Amino acid sequence: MEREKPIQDCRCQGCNFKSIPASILNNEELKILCNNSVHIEFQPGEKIIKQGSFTTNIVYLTQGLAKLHMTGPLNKDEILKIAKSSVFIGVPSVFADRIFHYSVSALTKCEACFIDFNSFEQLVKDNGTFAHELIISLSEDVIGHFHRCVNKTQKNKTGYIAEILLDFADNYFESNDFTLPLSRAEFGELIGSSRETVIRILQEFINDGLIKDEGKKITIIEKEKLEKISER
Amino acid sequence: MEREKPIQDCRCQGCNFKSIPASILNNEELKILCNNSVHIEFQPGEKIIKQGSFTTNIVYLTQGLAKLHMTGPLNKDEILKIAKSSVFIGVPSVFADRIFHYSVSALTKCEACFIDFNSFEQLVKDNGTFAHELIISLSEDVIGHFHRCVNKTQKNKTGYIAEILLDFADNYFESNDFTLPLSRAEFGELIGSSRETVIRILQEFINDGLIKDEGKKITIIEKEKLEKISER
DNA sequence: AATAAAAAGTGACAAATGCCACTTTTTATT
DNA sequence: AATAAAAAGTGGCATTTGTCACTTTTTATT
Repeated sequence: MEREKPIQDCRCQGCNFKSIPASILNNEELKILCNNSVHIEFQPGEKIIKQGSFTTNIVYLTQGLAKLHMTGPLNKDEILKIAKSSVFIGVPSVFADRIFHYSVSALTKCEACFIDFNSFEQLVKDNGTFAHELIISLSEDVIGHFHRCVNKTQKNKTGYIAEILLDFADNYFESNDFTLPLSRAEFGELIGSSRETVIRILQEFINDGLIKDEGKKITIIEKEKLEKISER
Repeated sequence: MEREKPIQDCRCQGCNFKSIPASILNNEELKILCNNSVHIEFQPGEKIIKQGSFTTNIVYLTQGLAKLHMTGPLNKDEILKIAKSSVFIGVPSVFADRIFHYSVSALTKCEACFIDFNSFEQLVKDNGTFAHELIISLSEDVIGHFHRCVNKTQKNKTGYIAEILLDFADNYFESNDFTLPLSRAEFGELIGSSRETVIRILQEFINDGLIKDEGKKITIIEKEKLEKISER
């Protein structure tokens, strides 16, 4: 499998990227990013960012779903978050010490833009409003992580799995009908438990008629009941 | 118990606060912060920040230890982090949506500086280097939180309690001899388990001669063994 | 110093979950 | 289409941990 396949050197101006913090950049500033970035395509399963690697790039996910995952004390993988385009991935690592503290892997077909960090950093320093937007975006990340962390430890596994299914439906696919982008083992890594536990709980949901599951296609049938379950 | 006791209206220039991101502010900029901030003292147990409250302040902890804690789904409290002066607390909440998403309570005697958010925000926009430093500090927070989250879910309770004891010794008190600033119940909220589990595991450590515990005074005796334990 | 209140500690038991070993099904490769 | 490899599913058992109900100790208050 080839790792890098540049698509086009510059398409920032028409890019989704323009939406969030970068929306406040003027054309000249955008051009700076353009001239210092590369757009790359990834197949499902491919690694976009490798934990432990040194970096000089800010990565922006323009297309697809990816998992942020970290190898913990004694080699168990844990999924920290599912990222959906269009977002920055790995920003904290780059600003903290230029070493990626977690990996990012494509769950679906993905496209990502690798932006030279020096150019990006200069923009932060020169354009306070841009920096301000970046701070807001980082802040929302932190709050999100805190909530996820509390839910993960306080809810029982059944409740947390229900929550994640609803999260996929409402926030990632905007449909009660979607293709689960995770294997059972990965699902386990996301909720912090074993593959077997995930299988058993999903089976329960299927038996109780709360969801349907054909292959990887999930359909949420009894949404209200699932919401009830997700609250404990 | 009185809640607010202003100490002095302006002492930013001699304040620890000057150290981190604010160290790059010039005197005039510091004065802006000065003129728009209040310094307040807190007794152990007092709430510095209340979850759910609306805010127009950035809070900087100048003295003491405090816990960041969040009430989760169905009213169980969870400690997200122990903050040690000198640090900002609650920055992400203010930038995200002006609503505190977690509480902060004093564990020891604390002092905190409440800085008017508008003045602070203006500084961020005007001084790119200041914004840059703030981004770095937020980034380190995120990375730290990820590591904590992974350790918490992957280690067993015994290992995680060992890790926290070592963390107190190495990073908070810089001594193998310290006064635990948490009740057993709070310790449970920190590791995501029950009071009883904490008591039993600490008892084990005492019986095995790894630590000594007189009242609230903890002494780490067998540090190497504790480190071994903390790795699983 | 006496009393009340809070925190710490204990034992028994049940429930949740991890781990192991194995089978079946699905997917990918030749 | 055949074969290999990966993922999903299953059952049993051991372990961890939470919950409950209670006692003892420590701390705070009058």
